[in-house]
Amino acid sequence: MSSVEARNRRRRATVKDVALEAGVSRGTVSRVLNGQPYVSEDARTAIDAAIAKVGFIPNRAARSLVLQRSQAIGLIVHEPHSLFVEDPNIGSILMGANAALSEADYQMSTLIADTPRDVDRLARYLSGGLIDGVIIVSARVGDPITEAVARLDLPATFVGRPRDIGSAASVAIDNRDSARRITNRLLATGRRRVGMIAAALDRDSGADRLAGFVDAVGGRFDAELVERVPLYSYSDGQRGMRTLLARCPDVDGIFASSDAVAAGAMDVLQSEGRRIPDDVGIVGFDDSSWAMRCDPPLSTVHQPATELGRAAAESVLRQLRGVSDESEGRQLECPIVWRGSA
Amino acid sequence: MSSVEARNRRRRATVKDVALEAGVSRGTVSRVLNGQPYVSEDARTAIDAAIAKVGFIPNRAARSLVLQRSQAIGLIVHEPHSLFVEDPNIGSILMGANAALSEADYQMSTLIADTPRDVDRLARYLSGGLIDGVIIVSARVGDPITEAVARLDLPATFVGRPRDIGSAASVAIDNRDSARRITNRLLATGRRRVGMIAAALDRDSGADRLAGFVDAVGGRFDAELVERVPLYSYSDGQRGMRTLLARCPDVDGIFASSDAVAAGAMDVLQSEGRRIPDDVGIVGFDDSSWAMRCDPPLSTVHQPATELGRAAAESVLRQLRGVSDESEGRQLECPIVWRGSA
DNA sequence: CTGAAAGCGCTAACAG
DNA sequence: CTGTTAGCGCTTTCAG
Repeated sequence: MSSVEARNRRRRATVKDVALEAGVSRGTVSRVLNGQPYVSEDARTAIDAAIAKVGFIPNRAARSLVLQRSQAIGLIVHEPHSLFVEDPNIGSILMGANAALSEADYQMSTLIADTPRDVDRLARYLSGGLIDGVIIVSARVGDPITEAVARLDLPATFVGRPRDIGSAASVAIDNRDSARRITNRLLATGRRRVGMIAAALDRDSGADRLAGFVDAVGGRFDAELVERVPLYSYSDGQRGMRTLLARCPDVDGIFASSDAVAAGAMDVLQSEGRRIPDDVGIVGFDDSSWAMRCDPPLSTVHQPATELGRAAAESVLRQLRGVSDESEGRQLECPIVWRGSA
Repeated sequence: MSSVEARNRRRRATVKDVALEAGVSRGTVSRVLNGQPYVSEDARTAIDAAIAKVGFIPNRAARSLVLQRSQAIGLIVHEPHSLFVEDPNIGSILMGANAALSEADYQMSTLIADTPRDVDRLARYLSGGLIDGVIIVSARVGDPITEAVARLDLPATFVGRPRDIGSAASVAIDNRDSARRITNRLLATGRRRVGMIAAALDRDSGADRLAGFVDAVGGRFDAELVERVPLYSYSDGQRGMRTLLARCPDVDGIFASSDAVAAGAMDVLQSEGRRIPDDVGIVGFDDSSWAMRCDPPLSTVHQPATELGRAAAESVLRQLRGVSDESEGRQLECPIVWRGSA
């Protein structure tokens, strides 16, 4: 039966049906629908009853068409499979953005760009008037999505700040400064041979974290002590640590590009018999669920992921209201969380 | 400048503009837009040129309105904050569904229902004609979203199968059978006192996993050996294990409701000096990233999350095409992955 | 092969 | 306070 019903779904009631039923005009129905003043009590009650009786539900496509807005904001996540599933921050960014949009009565629609085909379809979708603005998470430099959004000149705010977004609004963290601060903190514990496992150098975040590390070690910099790995992942952390340890057995401090990397590194260090933090101090980046699961718990940089999402949402909303958006290039604070690993 | 531009965005070109520019009628423009036959070569080239010249982008709201479909599918995740961020399966379900929908040229729009307010807005949004069908992840019994979808009679497929969805389509795993199988495997290693840390009993998945465990132990069932905890989380795994260990120090096998729970339990067991798998064998459920991070790696039930997403997407698509949906109540296989923890 | 015209469902002036 | 009237941008008969 379900399939038959699905075929010929009964025609939905429209404002016209409601008007007929209530014995008023469509205009009046529209007025009560939009909570406008100047509607008699009688008309209002008649219409409310009619709405309930015919089971009227407004059609948003029609509404968007005439109003030229949809009361929906897209949140675009441009990530290949794996990262989306693994990145602990994305979920928090989503929740933060959703909370802010929800308060403003906007529907958030998360759109995933996984394959090139997705990117194309997405570009078409965005142009459709079904979405009033977008939040873009993890765009890369030269991203086709960025271009599409610019072309459509759709109100947009980036989470993170790729170099090529011009004067577009963004909210981000200062990866370089945060990396510098936590490295300094690690150095302050008296370590002499501090290395780094530097992941994701093809992204701004990865490159900036390395730059911050270099800033901090300053004159003591030794290229031997930096091991580069492709991803912010546990297994790359293991791999990187093994290589680094083989090359520099005297290393006594590690700054890992992310908590997952740190966790991998820590497991390798411990299985090689190094005590943490006694023999080697280690710090990470993200303050994700990995951090608390480490033993000892990881000292790390806290990323305010929920706040990033919320701030990005507020920024798009501001653009929608036509307020000049002060948050262009806004940066959020990243407190250092000092635990037992260094 | 960006804010000024954002205010008076230039009016977008419409079919009318294209028609004028190409010197044809709107009807003809529409025909080439939809790749219909019976358009002269001349008209076609003129129109293509005009489209490029005026920068025409079709308005999907208008299109949806007349076509009564939007070529978009909603994927609804109904979870309070924390779980969305933590549940490793959700990300994979998303990717699987997105892949299938993308192939069929549908846009997937992920909608989060976090607060009651979200649920309301969502119900309105769904009714709007902006979405042709929905995939619903992690609905609970008595879920208002379920009711809204039923009322709208929107093509829908559930991932998981709450008791109250009637004859609606769903794709799920057999939690009970899988739990039974892995418990049996654990029992087959010769354990005499096998307990369970049973999480999330308010959900079908949690209750079914416990039922499967009970099936497997059969006559040897001892209520003392079952510890109930609220969430599928690492910390509840720790808490549950501590309590269980205090009550039954002779326990020599553990079935944990999820990998995260197992990880927590394992850490407690080891810090209490129990060797795994020598003293205690432990198995989990999910085959998530937790499993490989355990030491020794966790034996567990593999959840085919990506396939669940894909199958759900295909099911909605089938309903949209009006094909009777054979997948109503479909179940996917969960292979057991045996590693070193038992 | 193509133009004209009607209409999807809704809102927003504009007269009453 | 309310009805009438025009569209929003697109597709789709129906005549040519």
